[in-house]
Amino acid sequence: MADQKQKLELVKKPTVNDIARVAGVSLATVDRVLNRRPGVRAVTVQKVQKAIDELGYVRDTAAANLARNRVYNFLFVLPDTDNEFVKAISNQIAEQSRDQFIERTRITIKRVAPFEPQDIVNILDAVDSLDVDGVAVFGPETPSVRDAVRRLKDKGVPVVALVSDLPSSERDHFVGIDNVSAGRTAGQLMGRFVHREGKVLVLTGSRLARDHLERRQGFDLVVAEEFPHLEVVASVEGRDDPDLIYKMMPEIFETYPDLVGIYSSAAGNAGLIQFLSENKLSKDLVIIAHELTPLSREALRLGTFDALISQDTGHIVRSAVRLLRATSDKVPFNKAQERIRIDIYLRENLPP
Amino acid sequence: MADQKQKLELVKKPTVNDIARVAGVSLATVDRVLNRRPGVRAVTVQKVQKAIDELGYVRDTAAANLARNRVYNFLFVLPDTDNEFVKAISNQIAEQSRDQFIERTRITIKRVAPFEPQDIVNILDAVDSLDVDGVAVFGPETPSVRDAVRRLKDKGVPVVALVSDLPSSERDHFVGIDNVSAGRTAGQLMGRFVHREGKVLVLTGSRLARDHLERRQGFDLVVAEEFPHLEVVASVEGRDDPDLIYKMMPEIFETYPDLVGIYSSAAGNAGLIQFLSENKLSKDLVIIAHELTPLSREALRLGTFDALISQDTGHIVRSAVRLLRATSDKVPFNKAQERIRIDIYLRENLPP
DNA sequence: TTGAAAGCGCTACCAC
DNA sequence: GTGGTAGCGCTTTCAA
Repeated sequence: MADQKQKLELVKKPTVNDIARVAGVSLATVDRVLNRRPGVRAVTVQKVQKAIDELGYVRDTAAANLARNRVYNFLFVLPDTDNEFVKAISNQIAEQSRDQFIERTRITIKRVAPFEPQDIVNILDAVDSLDVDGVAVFGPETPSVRDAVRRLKDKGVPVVALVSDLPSSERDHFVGIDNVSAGRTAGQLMGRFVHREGKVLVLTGSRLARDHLERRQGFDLVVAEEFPHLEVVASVEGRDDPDLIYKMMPEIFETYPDLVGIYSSAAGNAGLIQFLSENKLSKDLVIIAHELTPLSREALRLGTFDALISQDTGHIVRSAVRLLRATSDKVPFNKAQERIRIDIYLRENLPP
Repeated sequence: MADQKQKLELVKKPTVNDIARVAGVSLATVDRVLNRRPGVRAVTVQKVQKAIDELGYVRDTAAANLARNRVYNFLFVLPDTDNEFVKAISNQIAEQSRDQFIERTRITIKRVAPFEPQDIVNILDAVDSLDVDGVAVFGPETPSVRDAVRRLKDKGVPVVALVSDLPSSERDHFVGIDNVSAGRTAGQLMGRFVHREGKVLVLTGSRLARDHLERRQGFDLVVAEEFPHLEVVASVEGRDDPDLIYKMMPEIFETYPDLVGIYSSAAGNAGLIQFLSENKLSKDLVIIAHELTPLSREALRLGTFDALISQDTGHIVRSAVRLLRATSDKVPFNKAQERIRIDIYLRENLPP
């Protein structure tokens, strides 16, 4: 025990004072070098840098943030829909705002009309880089949005894409799942769960939403490659609208009376669930949907849904905040921790 | 923008100085009240408490830790096996040690002979509450271990159970999955994936390991309830030993030539994989195993395994550290964030 | 039972 | 170019 204690105490990390002492300069100079501020002779920089390296110095961010009284102001831009998934995301933001507040982080949410790129553009363009330290955007990848993100980045504001990627915009990070893989996963489950031969329907959201397109693509690939007993029919666009979906269902079942599976790849599950609850359909009809929400959870529990592909909204929001903070501070982050998993839920592994 | 900025600045959290001013006492007294230290008159405590409540004060832990120069010393007790899962856990600990070091947390690992409760007991009893601020234990739930954990707790040392729960020991938290549900999940997948009638084998680890027992139990329940086409035969104890498992396999297939599924519920997958690679077996044989590791990942990719039930080792270790820290500081934690999910992996949703 | 003051690691302002 | 010093929010002697 004694030696353990000693060992633990020996392991003390060097501070700015240690650097100053070793390099034979003042604290102020050390600080200038650490923060790459101008006004230090190259020779001095060398000396200090040498001390830093020798001592293996790592900055204590907590102390630094305390000293500068740093506060992170982040802005989240979300579609103004009442769908459960978006609601879950905004609930998470609201909830975590409280905790983040203690950690010097202030979060503001702005809502935009769904599928209205111009709204997003207006908000992004109005961001003042002086009072916003980072922006998280959940929106479609249109050319105008892409350009607005670029302009934001040019102003020096870190940007992350939420849920649906904006790869062409040079956003700093994408926080969400790989949607092609998510679609593939749904395809694999569908192929495994459906034992009969027949047709499978894909219910999608919007052609504008990159995530929806990618899911469809992944799903089709796997079913075509691996499950010849299934035929994926032309997909139906539900615009994430429960009422619309509810109204479309009867016609769909008229057109395809031999449907053996439905992949609900977007939002609007409420309409699907309502239709199913009102119509006696084959018990063998396999339904795979997206996102764990109160409604889908209940459908899974009752056996209306057979599986859910999901992404943890709590994780997404925490990850977005951590990434914005890391980008803003120009410090590294833990890649594994920030990877959003493609969750599969069956009735058996639902969280309590 | 101006008003936004103003709003943001108005939202300044109160500090100890504010409390002192409002309560009309000194900083030292505020601190005494905040930390429930003795030597303050009841009236004064009231005054200070009133100010705290009025202002809605929340302590800045970072500043507090800085002032106290607090360092958390945590001990992880792990079985000394070379199985991939345990290796993944210790790799995670090693990796995160570096990051945690910066955050004033020092982690020590102690290894004990696997399935040797006495080893664990010795280590736990040797813990000095003066230089250890928390212990995470990955071990079997025997009476002796339970009692040792109790003694540790009596010494005031926070304890969390890792991976396999120790519910009877009054450990502060359990960090791991619900293993009954994990078994149920495996059962559901097995029932869905196997289309033929036949026998299913459960490969288990040790009778001492609570997690293994629970998985078996959950698996049996679901198969019995929902999948009459399957019969679960007496389970085989592989002691997490790849060689032993490898040697047992031929006899198993002699006894049950009509096996349609194997649920490998414990460690030692290497032996199973080796056997399968050397023997041409029915392509339809469904195999579900536990834990995503390099080996199981490859088996899944090749189609040797059909699904994996897993738990994120990175998350487990981070969670253990956060919980030990929260327990040690007697502060609340985010329950949702600490829930370890039962991950299901198919070939399609493997992380890159 | 209370308070003044120093200091944790770091930053920022003002002098020189 | 460089250094001294005050101060971020909190804790901890030491005195009174």
